[in-house]
Amino acid sequence: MRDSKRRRLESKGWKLGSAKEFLKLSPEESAFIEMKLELAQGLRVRRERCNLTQIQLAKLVKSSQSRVAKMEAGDPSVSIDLLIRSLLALGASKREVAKVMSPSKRSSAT
Amino acid sequence: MRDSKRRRLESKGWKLGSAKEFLKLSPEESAFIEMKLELAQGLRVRRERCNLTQIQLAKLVKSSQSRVAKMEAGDPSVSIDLLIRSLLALGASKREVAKVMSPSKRSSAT
DNA sequence: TGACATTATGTCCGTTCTGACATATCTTGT
DNA sequence: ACAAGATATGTCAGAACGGACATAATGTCA
Repeated sequence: MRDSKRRRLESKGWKLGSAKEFLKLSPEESAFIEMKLELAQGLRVRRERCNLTQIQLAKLVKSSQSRVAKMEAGDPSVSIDLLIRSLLALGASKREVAKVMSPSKRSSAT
Repeated sequence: MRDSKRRRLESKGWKLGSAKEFLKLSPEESAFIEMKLELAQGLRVRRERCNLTQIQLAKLVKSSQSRVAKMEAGDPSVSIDLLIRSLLALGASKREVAKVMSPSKRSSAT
């Protein structure tokens, strides 16, 4: 269900892989958006792995639950800066952040 | 106003990886700043490698020469978003951007 | 079902970022 | 030294972003 929900979200406000043929995005634009969505997803994974609620994470990064929700949804109103800051606040290293941004096809558990 | 003075200090005697000692930054904060500075430096390297002037790059990314200068200087007024966009506009791939953000220890040679 | 926790969505308003411009400071070639 | 090109610095209006709040979905459990 997570997936079906995400599809809805993606098709709604933003575009990613599947939708990128419809809207003519330049390679840079789609790369940028893909990075953002991967960071968003990585943030959610990491938060859940830490057993934190969005509210707890919001407190941790001095933000609000609604913004955390938007971060994880890859909302256009959130910047990569904020996503990176949040990942770092969750304890990710530079290298881990980099890996999240540009995942190798078969990266797996730690 | 602001910490432009502080940035002045940092960038003057800048050696990668030494911002943290000047001011008391949390690990996340310094990681974030290091990433930014590495992206900044990577942008300059890539631009010069392409034999472009700041003006030409500015046109390419639809910005201005002064902003490009600030990007490459790691000015606090530039976001990581903009740095990443610019690198992508220069033809960098997601993986290359990630690599620039989190370089493996390798002396910069020829 | 109802009560409760968690997450999603929408909006507002202050803050930060950005492009543009002006201007200053190098660089380089003559 | 001068000129011309390139880069740096400062400023500002407008755009984008961020936190906070309200509220609506969604999920969970007894």
